Amino acid sequence: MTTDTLRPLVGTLKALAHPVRLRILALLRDGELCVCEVAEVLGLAPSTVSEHLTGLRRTGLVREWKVGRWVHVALAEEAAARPVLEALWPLMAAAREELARDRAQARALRCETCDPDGCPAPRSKPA
Amino acid sequence: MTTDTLRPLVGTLKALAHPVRLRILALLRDGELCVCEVAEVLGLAPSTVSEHLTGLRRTGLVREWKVGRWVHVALAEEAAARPVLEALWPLMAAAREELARDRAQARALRCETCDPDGCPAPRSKPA
DNA sequence: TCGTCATTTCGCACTTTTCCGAAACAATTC
DNA sequence: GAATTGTTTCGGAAAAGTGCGAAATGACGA
Repeated sequence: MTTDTLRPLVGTLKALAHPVRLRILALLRDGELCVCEVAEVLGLAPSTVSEHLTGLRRTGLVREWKVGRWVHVALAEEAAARPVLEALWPLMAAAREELARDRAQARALRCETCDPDGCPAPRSKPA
Repeated sequence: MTTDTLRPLVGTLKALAHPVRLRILALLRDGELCVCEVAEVLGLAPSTVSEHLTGLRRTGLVREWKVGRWVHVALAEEAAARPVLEALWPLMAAAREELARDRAQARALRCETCDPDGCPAPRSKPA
């Protein structure tokens, strides 16, 4: 009776409709991160972040790949929903301070983990 | 701790993330309708449609005004979230057949209600 | 004034989402 | 092999979303 052809789009919009997931997407604009770094920046349990990332991956908004023990995440350039995401950035202006704080923290983490003890950020591009 | 500045945007995305509300927005692209016409086309209880419209109005995506006994609804041209909505239309391509059916039914209703028995569609533009 | 009709609000049942910690997996290091 | 570490899956609890019919509201018309 209803419009199931709208389901993929609705799925994408649901994936976008959460502050944590928007913060993750904004973080990834600066480049890839590993799951533990995202969890650290957001101050959430790794399992929670993992579940949010699963949602984003299901809609094709991000891609993930393993690097040793770590799972790296990045924005998927070729995502069908990319135009929606692009339309979103300007509307995040009201949150730019908070988002900038997230980004600064991620930047710090990235440097910190260049030493062998942390996530060794090889930043490789997979297929 | 979290990003409450993202709340308005998240609210907009949540408002968009439902097939019924997307169908309503698509319907309104052809022009204003009254609530009972929307309910008729979608085959839903008036109370359900009313609640969906309340959500859309809260985010500023639609505007409503009274015309006699009826409440007319239209897309809000000046909505802050309008760019997101515009980015959405192309992604609704997969549903264009169902949406076209909705629109045809609405068109029929609009004509039918030009006689004094139904909703008398004055189609006036309020402030 | 009373009845009718379009709409909204309310109460309720039901489903989905969200978050966490515990346990299970996976890959590395000792 | 055993311990460690990053990640995911699972179970469950709390919160939010969804849809309806019944009742309340508001406006028109007889």
